Formats: sequence, C-alpha cells, structure tokens
Amino acid sequence: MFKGALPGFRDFYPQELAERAHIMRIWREVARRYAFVEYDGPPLEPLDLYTKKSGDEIVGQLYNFVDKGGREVALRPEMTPTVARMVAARANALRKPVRWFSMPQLFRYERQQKGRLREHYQLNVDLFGTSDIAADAELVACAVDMMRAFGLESSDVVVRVSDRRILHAFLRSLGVAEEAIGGVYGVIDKLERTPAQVSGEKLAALGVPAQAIERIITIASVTFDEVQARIGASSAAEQVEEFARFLRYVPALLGGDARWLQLDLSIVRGLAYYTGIVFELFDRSGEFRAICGGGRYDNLLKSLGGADMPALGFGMGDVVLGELLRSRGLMKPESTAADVWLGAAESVPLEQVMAEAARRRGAGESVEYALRTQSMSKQRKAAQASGAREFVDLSNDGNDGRNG
RNA sequence: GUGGCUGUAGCUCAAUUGGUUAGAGCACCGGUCUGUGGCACCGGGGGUUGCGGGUUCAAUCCCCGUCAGCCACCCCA
Repeated sequence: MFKGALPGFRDFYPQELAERAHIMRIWREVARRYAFVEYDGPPLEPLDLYTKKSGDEIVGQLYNFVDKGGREVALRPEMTPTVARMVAARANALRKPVRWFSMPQLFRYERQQKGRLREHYQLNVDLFGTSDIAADAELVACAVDMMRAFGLESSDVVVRVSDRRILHAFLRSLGVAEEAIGGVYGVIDKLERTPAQVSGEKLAALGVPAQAIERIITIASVTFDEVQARIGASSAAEQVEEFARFLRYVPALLGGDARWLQLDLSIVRGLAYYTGIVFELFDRSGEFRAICGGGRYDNLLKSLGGADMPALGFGMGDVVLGELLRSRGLMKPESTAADVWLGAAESVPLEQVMAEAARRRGAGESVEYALRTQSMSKQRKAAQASGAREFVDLSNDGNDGRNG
C-alpha cells in the first residue's frame, strides 16, 4: 500500500471536493453582492516578498527552496504581499476604492492540529484607497453576510471587534507607559489562554500600575460606554466618535440586525501591522478557532515599498469554517449525481444507448449508463446507487420514470 | 521545534494473563430474485496488525526507535 498525502495536505475525494466547492461558491456569491471583483496571483513567489514584511524568522514556516534558475522562492503563505504588489504596480490606474477578493490556496510549514493544516484555501477580501470608517463597516458586514449565506445566525457566530487606536488610548489612560504598550499587547493577546495570575505578573513586570492590571486582565468586558467615559474627551476623541459610527454602520448594512457585533478590546490579532479596526469571527460555543479575521492596515503597502495607500481586509479559511458547518449540519454540497441514467434491455444494442446519451449530453444533460449490456434489475440497482435523478428505460418507449 | 495520548480492512470495531490460518457489520465487486426492493439470499476481493528493530518456543498484545494522527505549547503571516 502506498502512502497517503503529505502531512497537513488533503486528498479531495468527490465528497470533500463538493464541500469545498460549496464553500467557495458562497464566498464568491456574497463577495460579488458587495461588488468585490476576483483576482489571483502566482502560488510561487520570491522568498524576499515575505521576509521583507515579516523578517527572516518567517522562513521557518515557509515552503521555500532554490529553483533551477537559482532563485530563492516560496509557496505563498498569505495573499497580502502579492495583492499589495499588484495594487502598487497599477496604483495610479486603478479606480478607487479598489474592491478585490481572491480564494488562494496557501501553504505554511507548521505542525498541524485541528483547524490548522499545512495548506488551506483562504478567502481574502480587501479594500484599498479609502480611509473612511464606512469601508471598515462594509468589510465586516460582508463577512457576516457570508455567515448568513451559509445558514449561520448571530446565535452561532459573533464578531469580536476592537480598534488599535482606541486600545492604545485606553491603555495610556490607565497609566501604561508608551514603551510598555507593545508588551502589553502581547499579554492581552494571550489573556484567554493564560491564567490571570500569570498575566498579572507579566503586566507588573512591564511596569503597569497595580490598579490598571486588574482592568487589563478583564479588558474583554470593557463596554463602549466605558470607553467613551474614559477617553471620549481625550486626544482620541475623534477615534472614539469614528468607532461609534462604525457601531451604527454595521447594523445598517445588515438590515438593522445589531446582534452580531461585540466590542472586545482583547482582540489584538498577533502583534502585526494593524492600525485601526481589528476583528475576528468566532463560533459562540468556543469550540473552534477563529473563523475569520481582519482589520485595517494603512501603512503596510508603503512599508512594502509600494504605493502609500490606506488598506483593510480580512481572511477566512476553509478548514475551520468547514468544521463548523459540518458540526451544525449546514454543510450542503451540491449533488454530484447525474441527471439521467439510461437503461436498456440486453437485446438493445449498446450503440442505441450511446446515441441517446449523445443526444441528451448535447442538450446539456449529465448522462450515465452501464457501459455494457446488463440485466434490467442490475441497471436499476446501479442507477439507484448512483443517485441519478431520473431512470430512462430505452427498451420500450414511455416507460421513463423517477429513479427510485 | 518541545511535550502528552493514540495507531488492526475504505469506515466503525473485535481477537482469553503473549498462544492455531487476525474476525464481524457497513461499503465495494459478481450472481440469484422479473417486479418497482435504497429488499432478501448466495458468493468474492480486500490486512506484512503504520514501519523497523528487540525480548520470547511464540508478539496485534511487552520494550526501543521511527513515521503518522490527535491534543497542548511555539506560532498564527
């Protein structure tokens, strides 16, 4: 017996491919509703496209090698550098805002576990060239609408949203020193997975005032009212007002449904390049990893050496989403069965069956038949097992019928 | 990369303290049933028990290594 797929890679048998196709069909359908247009880039990129953004450490998580032309290359682990390059190359020619989406297969060399493989398909939806908070709302609403299109409801999924600038101002107001902000982000990012006492000790080590430590440990429960009270009149007043609009815009885009959003300042999303709104979608049961994550990254294009253009986007992978849909009985792949199964008595020449198959196939029908003469009961059984919608008996005309 | 748990047919599982030729259901293939049966019955293919060593008269079972899966770290672009 030969071995299976490489660790972290998947064989897509027809059943699995139908499920993947279902996910991608919904992604594409909803993205188009929001007037995003599809693009793609190469799966293989120059290695330095990624090291430039993330440093050399990222090489440990890449599938990289030297190609036969001596180039350092890597399978793409993410789409952002590629799309940043593509947008930058035509920055002046593209109509703004640029609304693009893609569904690339991405690769990362990591130890696999549930919800994390070494390859996956990830929807990327991005907006370039607009600073307005309405764009942020549009993006979040699009992600939520995808959940709805899959049959998920606000009782299943929640959007936990934060804002880098508000979190920064909030922490400063608590007396956190500017130099300690980065370290505090790191602690907040791990709050859910760390005992409170350990987090407290780490914060103390960063020089965070004692009375601020408790508030930071429970920062996930901070309400917007509290944010307004604490920093609404500070230098961050403008950001707070902007966030208030965001909190109105998203429900407006969802037809008045305000149940999806939840302010959660503990959402940090790594320590990466986000500059404003950051958000993640979770199943409310807490059973799975984040379904989707994204935010605003206004400085990234410039830092990659491209155009200086505000940008925001999110990514949604097929693995966690698929696990969630299956667990909720919402994975409804399209049928792979044929439209028609042609049967005929053993006295009927195969050519006659083939001629009918040709006629129907020419008309766009999906047609299967026995590929040899066979007893009628055998053919009926095969037709039934195939799931074909209709069984047509060519032995005597007028004997067509539903299959099964 | 680190640690823990687990590996028997395509799937779900058996196999006496270590003891004949490793079994069953489902699935698959062939056949019977000429009547609408996702029936029934008969038959068949499919396993180096993940792989490699070791202990033993004898290993699916015990020990070591390795690979793979799951989980927790790391990381999450």
